[in-house]
Amino acid sequence: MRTVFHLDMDAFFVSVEELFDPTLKGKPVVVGGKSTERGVVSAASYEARKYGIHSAMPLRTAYQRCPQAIFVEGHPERYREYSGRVFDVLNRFSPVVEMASIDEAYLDMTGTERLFGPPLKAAHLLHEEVGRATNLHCSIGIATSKLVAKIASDQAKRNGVLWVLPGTEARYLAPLEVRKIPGVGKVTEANLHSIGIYRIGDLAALEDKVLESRFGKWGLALAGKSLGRDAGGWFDAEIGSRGAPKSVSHEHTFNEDTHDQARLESTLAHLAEKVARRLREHGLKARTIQLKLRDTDFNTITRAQSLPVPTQLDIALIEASRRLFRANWEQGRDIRLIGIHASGFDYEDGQMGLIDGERDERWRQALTAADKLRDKFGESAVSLGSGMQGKFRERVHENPAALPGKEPKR
DNA sequence: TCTGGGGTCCTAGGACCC
DNA sequence: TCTGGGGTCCTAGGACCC
Repeated sequence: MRTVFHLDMDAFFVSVEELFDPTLKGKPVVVGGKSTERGVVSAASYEARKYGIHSAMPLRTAYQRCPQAIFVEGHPERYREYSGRVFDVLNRFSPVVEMASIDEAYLDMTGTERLFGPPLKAAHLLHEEVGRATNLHCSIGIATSKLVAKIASDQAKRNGVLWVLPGTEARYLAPLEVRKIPGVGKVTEANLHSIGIYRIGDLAALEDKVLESRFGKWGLALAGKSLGRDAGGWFDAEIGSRGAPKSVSHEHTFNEDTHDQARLESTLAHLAEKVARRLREHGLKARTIQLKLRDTDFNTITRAQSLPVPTQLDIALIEASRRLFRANWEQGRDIRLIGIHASGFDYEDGQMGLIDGERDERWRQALTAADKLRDKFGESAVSLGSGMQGKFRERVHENPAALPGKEPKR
């Protein structure tokens, strides 16, 4: 029987901002950008959530809901640094760790009782150590699968731990709304509602065949999930088995739509350079280059082209994306968003033609050197203050009647 | 509600090959 | 010369996650 922990930082971006500016504490804070800009909320403080503000909401809407909220751009470097600190702590608790995103992680804690004691004790220690290393709060879900651990950490918010005892998974899940299942979003939820399925228990009671005929492969996975099993897609994979990236992309939304060709093409070139740089950092070469265009009406198209030879060079990406752009944009057409996406990766050392290969190799070396120079900028030392407040709450699921409150979900 | 940016996975049709 | 079937690659789009 596996013991899986899912650890999720509480209001991560906002909490990091508060460390650097303690005057933000206790106030409605919105991370994501200026209240007048195009963009959406990345994170909202619990005070801001009281006004109905939540992540993914347009910034302008958030402003309407709470004009006195403090809007901040956010500091991705700081979030990465704190994420790294969390990761370092987790590594001391288990060799099998996976950061699933910047603010959440899975740990396989199977067989760690001798070192850290039973799950709840270990969770307390972990919570304490994360707090010591970051001055931030987190919530922890404990279960026999990644799926249930994730749902449990959500229910444990905030600053809490919830252990779903082995054998009680289906009972624990049954009363929850289907939307709580990771992977069930707006569309799938509406689909399920339309056939009278509202709670995970309703799903579990259904024949696999019914789900499969209606939702295909995904329906079968859903059936498994409703019982608490890591079924389908990403959940099937072992913790810590995530490999190299499968795609690299950059896109930009203009604050006002534009049909200025020079501006569109220079933006695209800039995005292409950023993509090329990331490819070199990862030691990857991309075969397929994809352009993305979104117009005023939010109509979005993607147009791809596969190159004869995989590349990681600025010039090749710029030229390919410009070709795609010119072939798919009519003069005068207003553009809201432009983006470039690279995929179909080959690893470096590839098989290049000799002449081209030598020239490209010199290019590659020059660009890698430039990347290193750029890396030297932007790193700033930091100090932090403030202690931890709030009491760590702890719950064990054994009685399905004692279900916790819910957290706004995006 | 006027809707970011960076990803993953899935579906589906057509080309092409054996 | 009324029409197979599987495999793989390419392309486009969409749902979903944080």
